[in-house]
Amino acid sequence: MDDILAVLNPAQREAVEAPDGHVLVVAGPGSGKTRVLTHRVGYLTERSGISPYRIMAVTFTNRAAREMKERLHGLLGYQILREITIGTFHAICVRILRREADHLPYDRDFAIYDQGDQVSLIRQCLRELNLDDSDFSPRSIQNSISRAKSQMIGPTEYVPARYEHEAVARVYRRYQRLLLENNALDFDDLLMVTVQLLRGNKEVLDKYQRQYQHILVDEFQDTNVSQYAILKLLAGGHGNLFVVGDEDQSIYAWRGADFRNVERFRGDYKDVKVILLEQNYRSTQTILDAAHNVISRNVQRVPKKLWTENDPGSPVTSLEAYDEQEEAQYVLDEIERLIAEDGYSSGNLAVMYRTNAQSRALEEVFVRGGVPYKLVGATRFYERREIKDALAYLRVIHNPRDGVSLRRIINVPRRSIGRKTIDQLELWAESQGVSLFEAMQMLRQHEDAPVGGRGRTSLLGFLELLEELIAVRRELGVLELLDLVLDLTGYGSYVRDGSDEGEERWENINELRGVAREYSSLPLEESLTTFLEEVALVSEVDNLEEQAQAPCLLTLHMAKGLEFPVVFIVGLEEGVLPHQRSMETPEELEEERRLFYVGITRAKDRLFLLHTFRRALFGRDELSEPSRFLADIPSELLQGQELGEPPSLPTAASDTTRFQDGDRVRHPQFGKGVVLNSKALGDDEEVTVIFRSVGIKRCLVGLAGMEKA
DNA sequence: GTGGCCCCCATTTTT
DNA sequence: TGGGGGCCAC
Repeated sequence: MDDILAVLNPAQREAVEAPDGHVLVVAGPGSGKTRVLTHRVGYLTERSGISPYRIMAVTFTNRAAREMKERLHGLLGYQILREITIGTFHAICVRILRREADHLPYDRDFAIYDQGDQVSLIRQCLRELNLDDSDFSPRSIQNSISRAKSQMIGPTEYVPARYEHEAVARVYRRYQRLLLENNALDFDDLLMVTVQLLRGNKEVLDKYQRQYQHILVDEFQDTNVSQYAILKLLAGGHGNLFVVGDEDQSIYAWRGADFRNVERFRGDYKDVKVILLEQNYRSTQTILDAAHNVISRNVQRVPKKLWTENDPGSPVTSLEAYDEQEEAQYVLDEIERLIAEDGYSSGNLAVMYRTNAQSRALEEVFVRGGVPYKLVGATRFYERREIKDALAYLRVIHNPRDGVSLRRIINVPRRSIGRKTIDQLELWAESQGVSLFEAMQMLRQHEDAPVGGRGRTSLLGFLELLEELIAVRRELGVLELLDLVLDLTGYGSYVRDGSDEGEERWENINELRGVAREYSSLPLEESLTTFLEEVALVSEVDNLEEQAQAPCLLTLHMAKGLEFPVVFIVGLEEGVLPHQRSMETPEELEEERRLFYVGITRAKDRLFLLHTFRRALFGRDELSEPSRFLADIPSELLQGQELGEPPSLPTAASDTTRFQDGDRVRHPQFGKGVVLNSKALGDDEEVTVIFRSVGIKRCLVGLAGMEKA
């Protein structure tokens, strides 16, 4: 144990050895917070003699949970992992909810609805309420409901803030009822219902309070109201709540995360011990200085400053490219140079951007250059159609009341159950107050049901198939069950239709089979439940191998928690970062700034910041202005220039004009611009120029005194 | 019931 | 500029 403590710096050690009670560790990027968390567990078990069974460690991502398990394994051995509870909020809540299902209106096999499922269900609500989904976007209703739930505002408490939210209130009530009928919980329910359970059942609460004597929380700034409520409830008895977080890295406010929880935490308990981890082990001093200058402009933060014993390192490179193609080309050239000359391996490099759409230009250039890359999280595996379909079959088998999944596959592959038949069945099910599946079963006895002749036969055939699969679900492992589904339902051959696309989709199914295989060692009873649960709660970054052997392309959001020796951040322009839609309020702007800060602090030794002169946006060419955040970095930390000549464009270049399409110019009044067009006019020359300051202008070269820039 | 066309839209997405 | 979803026509 002394060895374990010896590797810590004084602040880390103070955190690890903090006495019982409420502890807030403010941990800047690269300050070793995972180390503090794992060593704290070691300290509690080895030094204080706490049983690992009494410890809960909560993270936000499965990746963080896995990393923590690996580190604990290395530090304390395998045995501890069998007893300690480590997982995401959602995973831990699911476990509690399944175990306590008797206290809930849901049964143990409940489904977990992701955002796509939620939107489907909301569409259904809108239909049933005769609301037009063109007036009310299902997506935005989903968002409103999600927000309400993350603050534990239930359907009956929901008060529409504005007139437009009137519909949300009506949908919310129905939506929540339908979830119950479907025996399903959405992501937000996993938290909200857990709060309700713990609040409503003294014995249940006591049980978990007694079990979990020590609760440790990672990324505390990302908790929302209901997550914080869960923590307060669970720690209510003993008060041993150890949270680690950094307000400066809060980038999920738009999803309900509320970093003011950090302040609340300090206010809610009198005994909070606050420890600052300011020594950074990741980046060069130059990178940290740049980061500091950016983040310190934020008003809503507790002042702190990272320092490091690392070398000052190279200056940050900042430059302007002509457009996004040139920007991408620069990145690629530089990447090749870094590999060839500076000894970096391709997996050391990352390119980050604000929006996924920005990956396109990069990808095109990489593909053209024949350079492999890893695009993180663009089309997510579990959102692929074939994967959702295959899973929908398994979900219906697992929980036949899951109407969203049933509807998804009822006619996939085609089995002559058309729109009309489904509508009839849906209406009838509703009038009988039963689920779709039950309605199908009732069709057998009810000759008079208002469900069409041919459709009826098809439905009964499909029902038999499902019942057959349900009957064997506890006798087969997930893989066998999946294979049986693919075979009996014809979905396998439906996907493999001979086309290339079909082959690709089959490959994806095969990948899913590979995942299913991993669950084969579990007892058959739990195999399907566990599989569906984990598959519902994974994300894309979870599968990002630590060292991919190719440069990573990823959004700034996805970069959180990662680090790379070399980082490129592209598109540092007003409207892109900060994003156009996040410039309205100071709060949004501060979050954009934090996002930039997160990006900067991912870099270990080299950082490149790029912006363009003009950028194609939605097919339109727009002049871009350098991001205001760039101006926050003192010039002595920067090196760089505008890139050389703009790419020569394949236009009819005339020798009679001095200026040509694509030339950069400087106008005494309008400043910098790029020539769009030029033609001789008398003994002068008329040029059309797009200026950064004023947009497109036509002027005479001689008269204006324009110069090549 | 299905396929094709047209129109609309366009951040970020730990679970 | 490109993709996805809804509607209309066969």
